[in-house]
Amino acid sequence: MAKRQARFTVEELADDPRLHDDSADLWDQERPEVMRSLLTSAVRCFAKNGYHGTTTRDICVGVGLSPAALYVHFDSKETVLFDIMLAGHHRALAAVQEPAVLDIDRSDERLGAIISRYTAWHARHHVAARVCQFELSALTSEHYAEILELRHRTNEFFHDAVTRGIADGSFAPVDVKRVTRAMLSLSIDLVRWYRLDGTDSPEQLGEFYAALALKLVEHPPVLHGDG
Amino acid sequence: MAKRQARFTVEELADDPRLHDDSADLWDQERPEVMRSLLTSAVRCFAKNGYHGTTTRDICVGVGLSPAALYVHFDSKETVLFDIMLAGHHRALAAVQEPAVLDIDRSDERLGAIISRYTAWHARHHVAARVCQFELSALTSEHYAEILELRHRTNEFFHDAVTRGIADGSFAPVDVKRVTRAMLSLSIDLVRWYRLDGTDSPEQLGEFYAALALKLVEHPPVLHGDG
DNA sequence: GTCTATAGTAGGATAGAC
DNA sequence: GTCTATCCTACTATAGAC
Repeated sequence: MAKRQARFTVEELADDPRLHDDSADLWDQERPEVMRSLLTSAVRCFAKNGYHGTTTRDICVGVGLSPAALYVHFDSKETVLFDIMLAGHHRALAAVQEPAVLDIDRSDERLGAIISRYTAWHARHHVAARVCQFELSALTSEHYAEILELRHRTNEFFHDAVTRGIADGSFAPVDVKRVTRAMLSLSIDLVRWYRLDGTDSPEQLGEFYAALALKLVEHPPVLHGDG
Repeated sequence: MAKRQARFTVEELADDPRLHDDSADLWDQERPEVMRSLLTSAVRCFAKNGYHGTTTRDICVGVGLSPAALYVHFDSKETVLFDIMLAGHHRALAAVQEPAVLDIDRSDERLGAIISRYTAWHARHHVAARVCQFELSALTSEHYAEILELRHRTNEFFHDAVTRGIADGSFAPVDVKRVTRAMLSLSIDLVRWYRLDGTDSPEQLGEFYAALALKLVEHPPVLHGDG
């Protein structure tokens, strides 16, 4: 009865459309290909069964290597997770701090761009993003602190975009902290259900959520006309 | 290096304010007290380290029992998780299908009540809810199917409430599926960050999110006045 | 840089005393 | 119904051949 119940074959993992995303493009191209495919395999395994529910064997078997192969390229299983976390969080941050976003003057367009990019990133990389969002507690405390720092920097973009819109009168005087959290929740929670083979492309969902987010900060309708 | 890094003492777990919630009130009062305290301990452990990151020893030590004590009350570790999942999902469903909600005629008040109750439930039981939301894949496929059924029934209340408001003209003709998912995301994602010792009580957060949700289905403002 | 083999340990579950 | 002791498997990580 001590047998793990949710064992799986390589094919099952690779065929599951819920585990299809673009995480393979996350890794530094200068790294050896084996290393990158191990990371991609690890992402799928961690997303499906969690860090503790995944064995180093699972990761290796996923790319057709022996159980020992992982330790040629990584110091430990935790290092693999940390590598994934670093890449994912750096890319998510990069998505919202591009010049194309920072150069936008209008507060509503700026917030909309941040939301749509952050959302689209999570959708396009939803498998890796699931690992990044849900496996933080498996990191060593040093690695955890490093990732938290990246998360704070990302969250600040949301917070600042809302604050700025309120200051210039574009947005209603909402509770910035609570509203920001709500917007982040929309963009993040999609990793639980999004599929690339669904009806919305990452960009379409991004646009949709940007529109929703703007409704949250819109000035309330004026009941007796404003014209 | 094979040593688990995130080991913890009983005191650390009990003292962590991020792990304080009202999950102890979830269990059927007719069950023996030991059983209930094992479930409460398991909730804390699963929430902190995940199902696979938790040992049966952790759960027992959390209530001062020997490693073997768990098997007097439960068939297996997975059964413990399933018990938690059943209780949590039943209670969350009960929160939205109370007569006090079903009797509401006005579509906006009805949707608001559903959102605020569902949100407040997740906030008040955020530790148990985290387990219910994030550990589904650790269930056997039979148990998983049973929980999925409860989740569908819950989601239908949201879907119906939005559909109904559109039909009677209370709401704008939004994309029901996408908007419903967004609302569920708001209520569910809070389990990642909510703390009972924060600034919002579960009910306050519920009211706030109900108001946000209604903004998502509001008729767009009429630019040239409607009076 | 990959393999096979294995060391060493942790963890699910059970046996049997009290 | 709780304990101590333990079975046995599975896991991380390493050793050493090719």
